[in-house]
Amino acid sequence: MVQRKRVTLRDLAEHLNINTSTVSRALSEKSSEMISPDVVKRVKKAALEMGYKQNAAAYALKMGSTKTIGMIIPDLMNPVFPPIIRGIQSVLDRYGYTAFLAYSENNEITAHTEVERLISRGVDGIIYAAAFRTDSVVDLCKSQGVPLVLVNRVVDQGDVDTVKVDDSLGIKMAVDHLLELGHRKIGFIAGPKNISVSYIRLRAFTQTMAEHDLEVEPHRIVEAHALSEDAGEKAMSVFLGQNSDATAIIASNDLIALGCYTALRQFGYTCPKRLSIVGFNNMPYLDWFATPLTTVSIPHFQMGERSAELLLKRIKSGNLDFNEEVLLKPKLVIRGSTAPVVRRKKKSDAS
Amino acid sequence: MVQRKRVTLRDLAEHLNINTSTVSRALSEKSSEMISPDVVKRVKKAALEMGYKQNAAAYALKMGSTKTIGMIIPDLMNPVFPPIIRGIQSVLDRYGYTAFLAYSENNEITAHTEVERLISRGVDGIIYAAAFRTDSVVDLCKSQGVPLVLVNRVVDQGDVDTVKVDDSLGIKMAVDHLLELGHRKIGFIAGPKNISVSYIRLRAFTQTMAEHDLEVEPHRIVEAHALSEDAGEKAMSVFLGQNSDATAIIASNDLIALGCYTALRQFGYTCPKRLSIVGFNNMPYLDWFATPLTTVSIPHFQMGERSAELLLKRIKSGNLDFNEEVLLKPKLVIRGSTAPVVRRKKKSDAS
DNA sequence: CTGAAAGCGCTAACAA
DNA sequence: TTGTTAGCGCTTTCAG
Repeated sequence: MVQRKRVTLRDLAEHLNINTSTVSRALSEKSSEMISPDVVKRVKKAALEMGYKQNAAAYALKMGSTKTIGMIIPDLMNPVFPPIIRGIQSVLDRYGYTAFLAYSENNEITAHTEVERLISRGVDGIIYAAAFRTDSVVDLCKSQGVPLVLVNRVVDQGDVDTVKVDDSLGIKMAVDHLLELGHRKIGFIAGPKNISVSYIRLRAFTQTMAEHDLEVEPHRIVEAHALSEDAGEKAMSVFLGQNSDATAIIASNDLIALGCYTALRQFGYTCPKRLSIVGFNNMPYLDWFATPLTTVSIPHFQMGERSAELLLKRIKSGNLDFNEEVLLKPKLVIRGSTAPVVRRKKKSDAS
Repeated sequence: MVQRKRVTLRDLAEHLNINTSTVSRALSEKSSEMISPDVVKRVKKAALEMGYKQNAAAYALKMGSTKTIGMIIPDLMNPVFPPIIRGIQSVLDRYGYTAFLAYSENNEITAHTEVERLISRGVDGIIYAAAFRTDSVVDLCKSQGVPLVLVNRVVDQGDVDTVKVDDSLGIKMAVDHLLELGHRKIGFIAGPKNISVSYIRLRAFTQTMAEHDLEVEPHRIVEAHALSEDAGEKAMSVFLGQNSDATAIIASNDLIALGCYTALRQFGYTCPKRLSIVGFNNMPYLDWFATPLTTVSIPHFQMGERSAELLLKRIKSGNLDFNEEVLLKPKLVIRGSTAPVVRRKKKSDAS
């Protein structure tokens, strides 16, 4: 039963005593109509029986299209990416495309290398969810003529197809929520500023505060060295050391917010009693948490879908001189980590 | 700057006025030594300058190896799979292999179809983390001569390379833990019995109980229709309806355990006060939960690594008539969802 | 409606 | 050490 060699078109042709080109045409949706129905039926039957599977490498070599695309994300462990990936694949599947998955590990060099590997694999396009504010990957794809779509990260260069959420709006909703709860002394735990979302969210924070005539003093803003739990914890420790009077903070993403929880506990504070926290992303399972995190929810799955649609459209058109921007709306999810500010009369709850 | 056509070996050869085969050899690690060092240097320089990237399709067609493998998992949303995938890729990367990711959605037909697609893509092997107890994918791979490794699921057929954890040991540790806490009336929320882990874990449960002379009555065992939160909730509702006196349950996996939390709350009960719960898998973020789940931890990342190593070994050897079984050890992680049994004197805590 | 033949880009056996 | 050539499996133009 073990057949080490795969069945080819020629095997089928010889078996049926017809030409390989006839077999090819009979099996192809778009050219089977130029073959007599009878032959088509016989070919399809034989193909099934003999277990014929098209050789993708040969097809790719001949046609110049592999029907594959590459996805690059920072890190699969960050729970926001699985739904994005599924969104991408759900539309890819409908068009017979398959995706390679690669990781930037939040490192531009790594990302560049991975993109080169993907190009060598002959991907028809790339979805890049890990771009830095200035990113050599953009130029690389341009110079190689490979369609590129950015997801949830933008690039200073401009001229790139992009699918993103309105981060500024998300932050505005978070700030407004805290203001309504009576908070005025609000801090921000930012992400690395070479990452576009970090930069944009921080800028939106200061802008929104300014619109409410609330000046943000520099010590109210601390930059974490990564968009991770660990980095969030370190940054929040610094923040608490110099902001004993703050009553709320916004974190650049959920993982940083979790780090803030940890730092808060180390200082003997509780959330939301002593300090309210808002995250960004709405990662899974937050509802189960001891302190369920209030956060800005973004449509992960839909982002994936839209980016795949955009990429396929670009691949089909072959026109790379044009670019498009898809903007999705975020939503505030209010949970237990935010509460009305309490006017502390005596010594507070710092037990 | 936009070069729609990629640079080929021939472009390089013509540019340097030498033969394509010379260029090929100069660029290949294993045959560059039969070319004069001077030429090698010139070729490499030109390749870099002109942005040459090997055409993977042509290589695959010529060599009969795509240097890709396929991974099939039930569902990316289940948080146990990301670390397994990363483990697989960490070893694949070292050998220049790339992976396709596909989903069975816990459906054997879907799995079969996806495997066919992967084979058509020419994958050199397949890692299958979604097998059912009897599974046509195994025969498919055998008949097509495609190396296959099973991860965390086994198959009744036998004769397949497998990487798994000692589920029976894990369940035994869970039972022992509950017994030590004084529980005797212990229930089990099983997964679908056509999935091997569900079957094995349930069997291990009844066996371990029997070894302690504790007979398990049938109504103490309820089968969820899937290894999911939702299915767990439904099953637990049934269980609670017919087991008002049980003091502890073991769930077939963490997601089912979460569903049990929900059902428990709907019945007005609390965990662990009224009922202790143990899960299986140790998914991420459990420490943050309002009721942190006691669970059996399995080495996800390592499972991925081992399965990739096994698959590459099998690909290299070309010998499919031999099979191996890697068995990994689980570990019990005790958290807040389990507590000593309390002798209820009056009306309990059913508030 | 079907066949013959070329060629996608690469590697390797064979020649020189 | 380098060149010549064939061919991997497929699609498609050009003939018939």
